[in-house]
Amino acid sequence: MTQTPEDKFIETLGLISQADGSPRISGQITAYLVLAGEACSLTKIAEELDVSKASVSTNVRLLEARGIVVRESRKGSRQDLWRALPRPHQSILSTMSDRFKRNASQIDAIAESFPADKEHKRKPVSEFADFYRQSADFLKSWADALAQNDTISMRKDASDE
Amino acid sequence: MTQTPEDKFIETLGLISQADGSPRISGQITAYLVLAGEACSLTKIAEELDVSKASVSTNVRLLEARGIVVRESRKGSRQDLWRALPRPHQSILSTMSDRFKRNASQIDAIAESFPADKEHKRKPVSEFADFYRQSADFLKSWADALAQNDTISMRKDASDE
DNA sequence: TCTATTGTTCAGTATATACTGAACGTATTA
DNA sequence: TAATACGTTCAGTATATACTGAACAATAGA
Repeated sequence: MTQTPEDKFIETLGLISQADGSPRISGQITAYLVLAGEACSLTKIAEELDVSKASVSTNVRLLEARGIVVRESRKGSRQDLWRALPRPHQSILSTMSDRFKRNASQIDAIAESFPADKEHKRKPVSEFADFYRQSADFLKSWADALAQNDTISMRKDASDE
Repeated sequence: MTQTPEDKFIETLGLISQADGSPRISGQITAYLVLAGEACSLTKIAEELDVSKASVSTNVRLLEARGIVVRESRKGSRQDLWRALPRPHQSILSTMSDRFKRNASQIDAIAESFPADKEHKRKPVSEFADFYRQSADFLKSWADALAQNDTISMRKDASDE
């Protein structure tokens, strides 16, 4: 049996996720939920992807923290249901932006710790921090711009009906 | 003996590099060369960082491929010397941009493989690809903008003399 | 209360890969 | 031709961490 496009998408996002330094499963879950188009239970996700419930549990919460999926509860059911956000991508940028900001703060602190007579060493360190801070801001503004576009296109979608 | 600011910078860039999914040593080498402010031999780098020549050899070539350091040869010497580029940061963005572009192509190919009657599945996949492509372009333009700034400030530096 | 179902935690393993040491090829000098 | 110095390659290891299985707590229904 050859791979369906769905399988291929799940596999690919898993590999991309891994290359980004995140667990492979987190990418697979994202792909699965995006394709599903509806909220799914932890058990179902685990079965469909053929991984342990434990992994799904930890990774789905990781994705929640990153704003890629949301937890839903359905009346009359004790189950947690998980749904991919409409445009999960921009959280990737936000995550990156946050990491850059942390880097900037750390490096800034180091730059300040250089003694006054080592200005020539402090300067390049300081420039490194500046780069991370500026890039963080840049990524943030790009993420916000995407969010704006989504809002507009969603309004358009609604008015299409 | 407490850590000098230099040591701290080297350690921190190493950890950041690791968090980015790159070898820790590559970040340490970058930090060392940035602080050194001059071209250094492979042997010296290995001794100063207390790691094997083998690791320095592989990682310094990785950094070269990413445009973070350059190899220099000095007349009368057979040694390779390695120097951090003036503004090594923007290559980080270029690397990211390239990766995003690869992701976009891969996902696009998958989107096209969906049969016509699964348009509702194909669409979100396609949107994923679009996101990666647009973000790649955005990162590229930001990297170019930084390069532009650097050129200007370097001209200014030169005229300051 | 007992049973069944759900999500989380945690200790242990499996795995990917960063890193090393040693061997090698090449070039330079004597 | 030795002998030394340099960079690279590669097989093997060390290590970080993703992932699992099992035990657990909490909730709901019988």
